[in-house]
Amino acid sequence: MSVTEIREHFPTFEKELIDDIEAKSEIRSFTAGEQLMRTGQYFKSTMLIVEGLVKVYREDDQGNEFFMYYLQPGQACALSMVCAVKQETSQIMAKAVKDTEVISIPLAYMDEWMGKYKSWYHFVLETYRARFEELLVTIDHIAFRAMDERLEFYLKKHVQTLGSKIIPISHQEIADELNSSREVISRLLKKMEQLGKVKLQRNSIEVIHLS
Amino acid sequence: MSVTEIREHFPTFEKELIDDIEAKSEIRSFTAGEQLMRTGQYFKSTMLIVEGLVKVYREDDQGNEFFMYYLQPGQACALSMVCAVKQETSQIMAKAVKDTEVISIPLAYMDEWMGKYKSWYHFVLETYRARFEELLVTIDHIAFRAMDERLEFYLKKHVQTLGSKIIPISHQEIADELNSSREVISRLLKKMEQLGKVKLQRNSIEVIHLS
DNA sequence: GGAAGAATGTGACAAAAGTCATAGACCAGG
DNA sequence: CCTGGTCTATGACTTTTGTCACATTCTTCC
Repeated sequence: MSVTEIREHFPTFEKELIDDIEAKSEIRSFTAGEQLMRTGQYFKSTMLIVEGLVKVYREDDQGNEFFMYYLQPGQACALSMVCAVKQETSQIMAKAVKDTEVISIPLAYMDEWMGKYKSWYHFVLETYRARFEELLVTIDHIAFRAMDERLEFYLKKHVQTLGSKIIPISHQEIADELNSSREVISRLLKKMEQLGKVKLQRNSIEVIHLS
Repeated sequence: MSVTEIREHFPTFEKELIDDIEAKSEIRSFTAGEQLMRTGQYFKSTMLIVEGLVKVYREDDQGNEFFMYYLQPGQACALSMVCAVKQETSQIMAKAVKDTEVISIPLAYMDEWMGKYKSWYHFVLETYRARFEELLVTIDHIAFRAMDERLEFYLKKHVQTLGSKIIPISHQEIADELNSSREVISRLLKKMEQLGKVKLQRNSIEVIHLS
């Protein structure tokens, strides 16, 4: 991990912090599809995303998984931070969508740097704020919106994050992530296709225009 | 606000921090029913609950409100912290259920103390962690559970928090907070009464036994 | 006590979402 | 090129939830 690479994705970090990160953290790589963390796992470190793309899910006791948000380079998992500090287990699951590289920072430094580097302190708080807000938006959608709206929002978010109008995903996967059923998603997608909003292919959805 | 009173509700705080709080913060009182914060409001301070009880809601653009969690003495509003630091507005609403007293800490100190007092730093992180977890539980319920389970959970939480088996609330209010409709809540409650789980009175529900 | 207003009960119906069954389309490996 | 597996399409049906209409009961206040 080069200094330039860290600086590129975390531009607010001060020089000394970047040096510290370079000296004391460890790089970990995950291939697409691999899990970064599992439900019930203990954290001994916090992870900053440098390369790739990570999907974060909430899992319930029956094994249902529910998509919460993406993590991109320059971001960090709030839960890994908070659980790390408190030495508690998580109830979330994170999965690499693309091949992913993370900076793994041991708990001890994460703590120490909070007092030492203002930029680190602000980064951590901003991470909480951003994830917190994302959870609130998620709650808005499942509490206040019907499935058709939620589906559109889901597609919009994916287009935005993937940077491509074509989302490579099956109806079943969407149904799982929205905690619905495949038939419902298929029907809604078909309706959207008739309205010219999407074009459906096998294992992928091309988004034409969303409201 | 006396030193003893602060220490009682925030036992982890070190002596110097309590002195600092006493010297630099301000006490604010709210009567039952009053709003502590509104959607769109800017924060210039963060609030620690000393006395009373506060309900925190999420509001959407159409004015629907959705109950998220309670705040009790010894707790703080994570959003007020995070928004305070970033000088952003909130999308949440907080309402005093009982007459409530809060310690209002100006933004500047909140920041300064993070580096200065380990106990403050841990308190802030723990606040985030706790609220974050509560949001996750909330998401679990609206994503994975049907209305009957959600209603039971809602009642259970209220009994727990109020410390009383009798919840003084109307069916309409519950419906609003769960984003449902009165008839649905009435029907489910009636069913629960037939099962001997609750006893219904006008404007109050006595919880007998929940699974 | 009577009237107005709030809270609750209830039946009928509509809409949304989930389930079931079945069939066709597409793809990869032999 | 055929075969088994995955993905998608679709109609029929059930369940859950939301909506509407209206009745009833309780409370407060004059």
